Amino acid sequence: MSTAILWFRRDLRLADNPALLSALEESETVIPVYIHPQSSRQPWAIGSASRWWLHHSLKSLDDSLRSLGSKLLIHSGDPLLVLRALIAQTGADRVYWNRLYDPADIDRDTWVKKSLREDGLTVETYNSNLLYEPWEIRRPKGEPYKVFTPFWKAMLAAGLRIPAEPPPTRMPALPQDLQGESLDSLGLLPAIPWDHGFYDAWSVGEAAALTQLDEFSSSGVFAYKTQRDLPGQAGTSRMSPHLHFGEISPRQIVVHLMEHQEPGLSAGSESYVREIGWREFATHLLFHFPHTCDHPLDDRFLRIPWRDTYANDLRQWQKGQTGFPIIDAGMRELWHTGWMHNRVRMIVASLLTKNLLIPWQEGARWFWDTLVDADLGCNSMGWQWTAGCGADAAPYFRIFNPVLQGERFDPEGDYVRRWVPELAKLPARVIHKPWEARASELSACGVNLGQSYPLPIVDLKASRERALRAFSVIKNESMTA
DNA sequence: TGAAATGTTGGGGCG
DNA sequence: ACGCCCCAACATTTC
Repeated sequence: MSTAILWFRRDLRLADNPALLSALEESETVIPVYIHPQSSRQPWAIGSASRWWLHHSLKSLDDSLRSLGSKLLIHSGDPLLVLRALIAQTGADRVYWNRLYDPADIDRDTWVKKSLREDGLTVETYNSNLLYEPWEIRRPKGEPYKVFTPFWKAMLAAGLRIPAEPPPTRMPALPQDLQGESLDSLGLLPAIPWDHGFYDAWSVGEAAALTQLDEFSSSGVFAYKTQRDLPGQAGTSRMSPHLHFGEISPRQIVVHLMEHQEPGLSAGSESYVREIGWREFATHLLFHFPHTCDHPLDDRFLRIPWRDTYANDLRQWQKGQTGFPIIDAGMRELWHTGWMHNRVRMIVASLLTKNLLIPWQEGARWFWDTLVDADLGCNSMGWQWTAGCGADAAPYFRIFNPVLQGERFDPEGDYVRRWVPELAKLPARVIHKPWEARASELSACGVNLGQSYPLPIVDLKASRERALRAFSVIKNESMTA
């Protein structure tokens, strides 16, 4: 009789789960366990919004396992110690998990695998999370990619359609005496209830991920190419947190889209799958350049004279009180739902790093804590892209104007009206620049600038020029990354 | 997956 | 009719 431990981490699903399938194939008894780290002292410990998601995702996984005759054991503590205790208790002779790629995860997993193998156990790990793992896509001479387009071409050449396995139809029962901790005891949910909006915005779990994919692929995806940039429309897939926690795999997504759009993908699907490619690229980058979660990939950017006193401006940005409607709408959407439209992420990031001249790491930290889809690779790449110091980054002089971006991508002001209700009555003509509205117009709309809604915290023209001066220190130097 | 400054062109008003 | 100026509208350059 062989007993396997199946260690769930960020692969919280039953379908297309290779570690789960192997465990079932090779063992009579399978013990699914989730192990929560006891201390949150490590630098990129899971953020508050992600903890909320994790709670509900674990609950959902446990429900699914129970419906198949099993359940999810929950423990907290050092994974190696927990696994060893569980092995001693159950006589398990093998351990399975799906691989992760963040630096701290790699260090931990390497250590756990080595230690368990020295204990005499069989340890097998799998790819559940990516179309291609970071070392599978390489430049001709073996170096990692630093530019998206050739990376993407290499992925296309390797082939995107990779079969996804169906979920098991039954699971062996757990030994009777096996008792874990309760989900609630992990304390993942907030002590103060700031999560009302999260419940309205999201359905968590594997079934919800599949439903969301089904809806998106049968309607939204066809207009994705044009609609995805409009934050006032429901034009995005909203799959990111499901993908991050592994409630669904990129293989499942691609297969699903291809099966429903024979023989070729629609233009919308092409551009959506390309975004899946960006996720793979971000994982590739963080794997090969693990310092880039808090250190610029391009060393020249160490010389940027960031401001050193900015606590107040940072706080206003975080609270959505900058006086720029599209910025404040985005930051409030983030706070209320744990998510922000991608176009708006770029705009708020540009304001923070360029106009406010605040280090991109501050923005990355805030997103890390507040996003339900916070992903170390995607977050680091995104912030470095905006700041200009990353792979395939925006040139340093590319500075978004929040008024023009608002007018271009939220022309009727729908998005601003939804998230900045104190401006809702303003006509579209001025909703992205209330300081230019006539006094009579403002009072007729119930807006009292400086009182009911703040005046802009920076002058766009002057702060743009300051940013250009500050960032010009990287000119005329060779790349040292 | 910018924005602003600068350059060019061409139609229309006007002496 | 002609030259001149003005200035949108568009194109190019620069940051």
